[in-house]
Amino acid sequence: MGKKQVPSLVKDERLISRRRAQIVKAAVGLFNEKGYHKATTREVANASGFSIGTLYEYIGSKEDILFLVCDSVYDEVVSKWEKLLDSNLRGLERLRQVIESYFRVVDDLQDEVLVMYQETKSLSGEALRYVLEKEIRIKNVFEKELIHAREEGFLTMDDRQLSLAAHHILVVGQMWTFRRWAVQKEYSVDEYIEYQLRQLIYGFGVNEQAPDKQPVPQKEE
Amino acid sequence: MGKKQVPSLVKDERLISRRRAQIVKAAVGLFNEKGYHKATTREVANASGFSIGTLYEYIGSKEDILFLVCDSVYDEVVSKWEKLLDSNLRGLERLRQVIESYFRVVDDLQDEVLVMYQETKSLSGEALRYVLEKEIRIKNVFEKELIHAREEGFLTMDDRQLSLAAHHILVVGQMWTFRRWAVQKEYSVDEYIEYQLRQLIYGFGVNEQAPDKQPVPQKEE
DNA sequence: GGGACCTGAGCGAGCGTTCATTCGACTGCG
DNA sequence: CGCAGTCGAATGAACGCTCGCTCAGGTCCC
Repeated sequence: MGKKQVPSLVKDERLISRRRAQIVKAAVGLFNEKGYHKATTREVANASGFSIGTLYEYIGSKEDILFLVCDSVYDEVVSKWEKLLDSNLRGLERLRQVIESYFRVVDDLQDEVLVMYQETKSLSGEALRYVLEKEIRIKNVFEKELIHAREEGFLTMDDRQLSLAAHHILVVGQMWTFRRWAVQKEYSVDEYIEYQLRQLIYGFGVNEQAPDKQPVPQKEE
Repeated sequence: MGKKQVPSLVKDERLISRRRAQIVKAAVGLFNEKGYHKATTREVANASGFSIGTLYEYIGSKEDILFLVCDSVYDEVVSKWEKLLDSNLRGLERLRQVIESYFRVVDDLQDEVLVMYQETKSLSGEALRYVLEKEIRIKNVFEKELIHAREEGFLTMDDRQLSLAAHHILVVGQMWTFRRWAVQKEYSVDEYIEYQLRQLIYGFGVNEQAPDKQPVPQKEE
């Protein structure tokens, strides 16, 4: 409505974002359970403790809810992540910690990450671009760290490989949430993280020649 | 009706599966473009060259279409895959070829794989279980191959790691299609495959000590 | 009484699904 | 060959329902 009179604006803003947080929280649960399309606005309203009418005081459309969710998830991921990162580790240890922390945050915010990951594609045009932009920012963190490690002499990748590696880390994290009913039933977070770190850094741990074929000069174990 | 006279039955079956193939083909395109939920049955009918009425001669419900798609995709993946695999390579080379072939098939059937991967969760109960069952079968192929490579002495993983590795390969392949607007814009299939094979087998290619630093007596962690 | 906040019945567009009807091909009889 | 009869594939208007969204009217507190 056009009734923008100045005085109440500040209070409004605060209330609005508090309410929106409520809505986001409720929506995450519902979207997780039934998916964005099958969850109805009435259900979201109910779950956040409002009537539909009230819900629409704070959002413009159903898609707005999804956008709010996606938007807040990234911020939450990044802020939680940064809290785990203050150390002044260097080199490989640092890289390891950056990746592990990321995995742990994703695990912690599973529901949110999953919704965002699965439903991003339902956003349209500008909102989609905005959310993807945030994803790229996370990829860039890894890229920066990898470049760092390379400069310190731990890695030998070229730029293309490095960019792919950064993307790869990002996605491997998200994958933990994606098929979780299949994956998380079988493996624990710790096991998964341990495996992925090993996998990322050392690969399968291959013996180039099968040891029973010829005795290979083995390095330090 | 009770008018089951034998002659026309066979003809029916054939017609039905031909029509269904038509429907699946059209549906894959549409579901890719707009997603399962936003695509309407009328659109599917149009795209496959039928009226809605006719569409419903060959399917029972909208979900049936999705099920048909998912069902046929797995079969197609496996059959195309097997065609690339007849060689009698051994050891690491064999493992490499199995993985590369899988990636190539997934790339080839992008649209189908993507739909299946994204929309599987919209299937309900029995249909869902049926489709996941097929996915597990693919994972098992990798598991078998890894066990093979281990028996030949190329790998040293324990069973848990091996199971995770099999799952990991499966997912890395699917990832190629999943965020393709982001990934495939930047990297070619060949580049991606080459990177992933390297990554899987050798990891980042780490120098444990930075060469410019003094060699620190490193222990096992 | 008046403003801020909330309510939920109601609207209408859009959807999946149905079914009375059409239509072309085929069969068999004269 | 011509005509009547039968079949079943194809059609699309219509139906019933769901869901996103609105708005006229509450409630409550200052």
